[in-house]
Amino acid sequence: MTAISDVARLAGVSKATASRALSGHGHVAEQTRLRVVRAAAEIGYIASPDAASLVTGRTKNVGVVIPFVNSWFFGEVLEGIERTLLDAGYDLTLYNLPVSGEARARVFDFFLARKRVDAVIVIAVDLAEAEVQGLERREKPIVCIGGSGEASARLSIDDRAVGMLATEHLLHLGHTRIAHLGGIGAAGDPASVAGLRAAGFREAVAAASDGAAPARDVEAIVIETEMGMPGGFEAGLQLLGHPAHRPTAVFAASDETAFGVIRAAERLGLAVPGDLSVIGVDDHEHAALFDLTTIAQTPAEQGRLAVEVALRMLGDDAVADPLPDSGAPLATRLIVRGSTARVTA
Amino acid sequence: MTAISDVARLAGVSKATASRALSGHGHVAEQTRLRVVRAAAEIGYIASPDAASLVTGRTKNVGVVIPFVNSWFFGEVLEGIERTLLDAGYDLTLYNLPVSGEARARVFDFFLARKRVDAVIVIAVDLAEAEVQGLERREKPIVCIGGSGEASARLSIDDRAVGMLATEHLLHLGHTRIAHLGGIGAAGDPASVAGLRAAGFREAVAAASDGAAPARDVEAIVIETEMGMPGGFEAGLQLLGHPAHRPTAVFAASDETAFGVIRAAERLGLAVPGDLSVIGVDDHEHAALFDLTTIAQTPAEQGRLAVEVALRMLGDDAVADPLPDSGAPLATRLIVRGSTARVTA
DNA sequence: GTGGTCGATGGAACCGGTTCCGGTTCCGTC
DNA sequence: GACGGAACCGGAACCGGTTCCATCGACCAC
Repeated sequence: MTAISDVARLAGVSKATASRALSGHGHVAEQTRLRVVRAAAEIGYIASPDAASLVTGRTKNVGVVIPFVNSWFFGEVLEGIERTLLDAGYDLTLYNLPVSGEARARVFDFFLARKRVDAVIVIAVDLAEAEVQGLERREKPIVCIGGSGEASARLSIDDRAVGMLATEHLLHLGHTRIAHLGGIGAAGDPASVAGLRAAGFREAVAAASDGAAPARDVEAIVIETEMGMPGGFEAGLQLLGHPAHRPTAVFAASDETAFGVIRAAERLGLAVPGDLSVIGVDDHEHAALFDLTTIAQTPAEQGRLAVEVALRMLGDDAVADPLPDSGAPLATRLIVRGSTARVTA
Repeated sequence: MTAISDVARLAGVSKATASRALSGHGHVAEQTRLRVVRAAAEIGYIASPDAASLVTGRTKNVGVVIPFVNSWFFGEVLEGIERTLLDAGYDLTLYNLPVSGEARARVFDFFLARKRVDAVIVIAVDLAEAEVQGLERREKPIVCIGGSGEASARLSIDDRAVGMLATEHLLHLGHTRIAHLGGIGAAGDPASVAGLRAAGFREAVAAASDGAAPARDVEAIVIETEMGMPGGFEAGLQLLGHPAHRPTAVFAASDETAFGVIRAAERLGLAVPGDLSVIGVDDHEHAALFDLTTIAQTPAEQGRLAVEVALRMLGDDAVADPLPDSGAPLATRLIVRGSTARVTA
């Protein structure tokens, strides 16, 4: 309703000067700057971002592509991204990406292709080459958290190391019959998160069997299951149902899966950790409640970091100098709680 | 990079005709329309939404204000909104609103005040009068899901009825010592969701005590607790810790709280539903897993509906005709599972 | 005193669409 | 065959900012 020309008129300057005064670009005498600012405040002037982005080509808006929001990990990442963008004065446009199909194509070919976002943050999505190229042709930085594909930048934990760390913890406790409940792709796709964690699991087991000190025979089994509590519960019932060859420890690829396993064990009358040790990954909000040993990662922090990397690529001044060591994998650490214990002979 | 003038030149028409052909407004001969469309496809033309919204005043973008994303209910609502907006060709700009403070003011005064969104969907937020007026002055429709304040439209379940329904279920089963674990505000603020559910609880209890048929003495207690599993767990331990006056049934104001109570009961060696009946609200994704009796509501559906109402207020053609009966409260229903049973004498 | 630099400012072009206004052309009707 | 109206299309204005370029004065160095 009120345009910058109104402000200019009221302040008795030209549009050009008003623009400079309000945006801070170029030289304006302090005195006239004040006049302009006061005039703007007086008539409640608010700049139109559309007009600005039309000419500058910058939208102050970042697209976030995420496969689902309703899971603890993704929710945390999203919150971390949101907070950081808001602080930097950016908008966040959300694209809840269907795994595949026509809707997915629409997101990339239509929504992201337009000039509405300056950069794209992609979470746990395996990007196709065409999808990446479409964005690169328009010179939009892509920052990925997890997932795969040729992005401009990628933040990732070392999932293979996570698998090894969790497994070694169980091995150290003397377990020799261990099951790994991995996500879809644990058995097959070695590039996926699930595959990497499973690989770490197998590697640790192999090292223990061949291995240095007291080489032992370790029975290891990998089961693919839907991540999340129901998946863990179902898998747990199956896995623990037959007393004959029941494992003494389970490494679940996510805490939510681990919760499901714990419930399944309880349902079957098994004590945790007396009869079964369970370790997860994430350090979920409820991990303490389930007294769950886990490999912690910090999704909200990952979101924050992704934003900083993206803004830096855009050359935005708002972000502080210290570059995060962008090549290195993100930190994870073992948190020992009460769900794992030394195996009872 | 490629503008509509390029398309026009290639197709041998004016900018005006090219615009009409591509947007579908106004009359264009089918033959020339095809020429334009083909030309556009040939050079990979994609319209700039900024330029369009600058002149039309419409952004095809809806702002969503939500207090947190990382909870099942809110995640579901958000997914429902996202899907529906995407289908209608709208973008979704997310504002994760801090409950109060300077950041909240920024969202309303800066982010939402600009011309970036056509409408605002607000979830479970109590809007201040000034916040509403700021948006109304700019003629932006506000659609609320839950929460309070003078919005243009509001979708809500009948929380008082929910409280009564849940409580009556427990009363019918013969329980006479019942605790209600409500959210913050259950005791105080009667306009809040927590307050309304608590009011329904009290009302049902009162009706049973005075009431018609076999008037009974019912002991009822209301406890305020943080919603969510940890809150329910803590409250459960406290509530159930003293065998002396332990309730035989708990009405938890959310399923997540109920999960916490169930875990607390199990921790204390109490059987559900043998020693304790538990009922929740939401029909959470995991309710079946916990075999939880609950009052179901459908957050994703509520999100979808909110979008339809908003688009209709914007006069968007994309939405189908049948008006949802917007005054009426949204549907809820009792789902009986195994966590509630007749009280054992 | 002269030339040069820098700060302050205004005029005007421009970003990329949409839409008003007016002019042709075409068709149906009397 | 004349006429009215609708379809079709182009020119130009416009949305609301940003920024290039030119102008002007002040100040400094020589």
